[in-house]
Amino acid sequence: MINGVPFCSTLEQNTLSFPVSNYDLEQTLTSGQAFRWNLEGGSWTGIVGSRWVRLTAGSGTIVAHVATPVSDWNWVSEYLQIVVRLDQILPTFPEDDAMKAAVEACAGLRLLRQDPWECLASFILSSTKQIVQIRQIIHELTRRFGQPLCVPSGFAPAWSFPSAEVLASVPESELRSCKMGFRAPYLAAAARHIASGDLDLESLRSFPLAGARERLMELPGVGAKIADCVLLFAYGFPKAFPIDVWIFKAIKELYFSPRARRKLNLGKIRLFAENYFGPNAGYAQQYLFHYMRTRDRARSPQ
DNA sequence: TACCAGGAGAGCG
DNA sequence: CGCTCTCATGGT
Repeated sequence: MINGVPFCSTLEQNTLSFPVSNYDLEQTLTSGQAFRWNLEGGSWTGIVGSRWVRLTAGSGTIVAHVATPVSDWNWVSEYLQIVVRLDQILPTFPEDDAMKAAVEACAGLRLLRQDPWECLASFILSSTKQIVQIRQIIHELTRRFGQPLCVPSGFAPAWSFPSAEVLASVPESELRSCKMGFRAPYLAAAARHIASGDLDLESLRSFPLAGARERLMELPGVGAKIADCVLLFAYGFPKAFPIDVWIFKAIKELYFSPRARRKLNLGKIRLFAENYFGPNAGYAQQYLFHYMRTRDRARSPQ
């Protein structure tokens, strides 16, 4: 929306320019929240919902281009969280040196607002995998079980993310052949729970954070970390705080003395994060996470 | 070749 | 509880 006016008109077009301020598209799309964006000829191509879209960052704008003309563009601004005022979020972060360095290094980084099922399924597939491999698994999954999407000529083919209903009906062996290994039964079971209505992902939007977290963690293959990723990247709970090995290590080394580090466990880290990072702890986490990873990558190329 | 990667769950003391 | 082991696969 621009000044409260939705990006919607009767005019159908295949390109729209969104005015943005303080938005770093590249960092946002490569910070490990979403796994389906590709850099093609200076622009980012990917799938939002069931539409192929190409995003091009300009100075003060993000230009969105779709394959077939649309009049409603709110799905783009919602996904990219364009109207979120970073200048109201960053001041809520704690003002320690590491956090300041992260905010400086990751200026313009945003949290996306993704589809809950795609996000849930993707993070079920993410466990003990590197991002490159997660991308490969998801690509294979969409290629085999998703719907082919309309893509402009000259661009790589694309598919929608397969629904829970579709994946619930796929034999587990077929999932395994997408290279997901021991994650296959988790994904299959989660798909069945969603498809059967046992868990209604939409209803979680009105849940309090703890309640939504509990429901997600009832799914097989979904522990605290994956639940928190979904709560942050799909539902936008501002205090959801995924703690993976990177964040665990970062918090341990940045905020605890060598002596205190010895008897740290996940519960203590979570308690610290809950109290320390403020009302937008999830946002702060994403800055720290991306900062630590890009910094370490710069020091020792993987 | 051997090791390890953005976890979760089962089994143990 | 809190710790350790296992799970499947591909990349280095």
